[in-house]
Amino acid sequence: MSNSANSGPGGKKPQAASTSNFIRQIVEADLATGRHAKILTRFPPEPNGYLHFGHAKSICLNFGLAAQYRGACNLRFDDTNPEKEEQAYVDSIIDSVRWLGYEYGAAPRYASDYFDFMYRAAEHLIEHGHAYVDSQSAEQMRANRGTLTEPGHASPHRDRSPAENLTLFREMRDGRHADGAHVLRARIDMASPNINLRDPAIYRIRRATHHRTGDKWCIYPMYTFAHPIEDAVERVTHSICTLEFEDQRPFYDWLLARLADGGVIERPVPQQIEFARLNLTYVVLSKRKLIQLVEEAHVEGWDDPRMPTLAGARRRGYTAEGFRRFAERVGVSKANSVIEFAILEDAMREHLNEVAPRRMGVLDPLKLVIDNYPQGGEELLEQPNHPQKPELGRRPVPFSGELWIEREDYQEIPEKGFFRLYPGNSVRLRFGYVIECTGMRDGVVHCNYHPDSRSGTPGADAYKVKGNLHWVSARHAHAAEVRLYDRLFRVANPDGVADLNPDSRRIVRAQLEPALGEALPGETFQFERHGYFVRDPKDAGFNRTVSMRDSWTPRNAG
RNA sequence: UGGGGUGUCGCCAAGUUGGUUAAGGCACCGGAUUUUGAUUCCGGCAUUCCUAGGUUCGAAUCCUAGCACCCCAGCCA
Repeated sequence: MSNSANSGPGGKKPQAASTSNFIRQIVEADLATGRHAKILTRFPPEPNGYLHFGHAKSICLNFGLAAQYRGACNLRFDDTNPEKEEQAYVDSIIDSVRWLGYEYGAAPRYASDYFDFMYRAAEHLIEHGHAYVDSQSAEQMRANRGTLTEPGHASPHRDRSPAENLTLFREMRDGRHADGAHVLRARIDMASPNINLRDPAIYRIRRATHHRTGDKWCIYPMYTFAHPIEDAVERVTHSICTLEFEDQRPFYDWLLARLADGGVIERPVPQQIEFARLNLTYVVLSKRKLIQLVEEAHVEGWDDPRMPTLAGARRRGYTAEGFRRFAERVGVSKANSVIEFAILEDAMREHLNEVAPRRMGVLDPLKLVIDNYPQGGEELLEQPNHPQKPELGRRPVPFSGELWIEREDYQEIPEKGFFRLYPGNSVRLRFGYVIECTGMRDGVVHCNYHPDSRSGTPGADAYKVKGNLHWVSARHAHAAEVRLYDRLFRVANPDGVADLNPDSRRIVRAQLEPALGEALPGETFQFERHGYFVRDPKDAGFNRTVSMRDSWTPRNAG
């Protein structure tokens, strides 16, 4: 409803215009030709695990297209395999999709809602000679499927009559046969160079309790058969999936054409479009590897802030908006690619920089005493919450003669280019006074301050110093645990746990400005000069989301 | 030696009805502003589009032949 006056897809100002990609082109063409008046996409996870960064790309793609072209996107659970799926996963997935900020209508859909329909569609195929019940064992089926270079061989049951097939299929449904005794297969072409067309199995007998349909069924449709039907029933226009389903598309089209011819579903039928899944440097996204991280306790669970899960991202302080920007930046194509993790980090930084209030926190405390500051004195210093956004207001920060400063901000003998604190040098305490260092004695840094240098007072700017240090009044500090997260793996293309980064988490006892004591769970801040931090939704600690860009340390760090 | 895909700057990615100097982002390198060595800003960064031929006045875009990489032989999705 908003910005309907804007021309072009994206509907934003030129600067925010989204770049073209092949899926947008298909959609635009379909809209232009009138093939579709309105598009409908879908995000179809199997509820057998937690959503990760890769799913975020898919979610942003599907829901993003719907939003951009004023269509809709369904959240649909592809729950056709009761042995692997659980309600707990659907809850967590719903939670994550919501968190990413997308709406999918009144309620999520479930493939299992269409089991009756699918069953009827199967009978339709049987009646028209397009499917048959095979009674070979799984091993026999495999042996007869042929290989990549040799054609397969027909099953001895391939020519059963429709009547016989119907009877057998109904018996399968009625529980008259053991698991694995029979399977329903599409009758296509055992010699097809595309192995997926060599009479793929479409229904199997599986006595398992389904998380939604319970024990109503003992036969379940296979993805191959179920997915196109789910799309068609919902009148999905563009069914977007990953590259590995490319070879499946001929079957997708074969099935839908027959069902449409038979009047089982309506035209136009959905179109399957494949894109390259997300790969990220320094990250593993395969389910097997993620499970291993959790089960072997290399992390503290699926929502560990180091995990590339959406649950982990939330605790890490990553934002939904950051993911959306990230998805837009990496684009969509069919080329297998590996995105540099820096792009994700930068998307998060960019968003956080805009919205995170500034605070001061000392992560590696070193005591600083201002020798000429009034004994026991203290005062409140006003600091802006955001240097570029005065509308975010200001806050008072208590100051006194005894402060915590960052250990790395002091060097007894300054290295080349170091312009922070060292004997004889002056720096400004951020939004406070200019101090001159007199040296370190007994592990405490000493200095004197210039009473007329207080920020905001007349003449304060007369002091020209290069260094600007954050600080926290020792007497007023809020001590808290802060976890400094870094990449989970130390190599760009991690293979497994052998590549784990031993320093992926550093826990420190930090001294924070008192306002941080009232941070709400999940609230995000920029700790000046350090990075972005989020108050952990689960406890009183803070998690580092991402550090600031730093053009100094990298060059000089050993 | 089957089938399906993909190859444009370090990493992504526009561009594909053939037509001036091959978008943009990230990274990187300069420089300006800056009470965050942050942000912001300005500038630099592919005579070249997997390779080799060919067609053409003109090709990343067309043709031919190669090469590289990814996916497919679950009663998983």
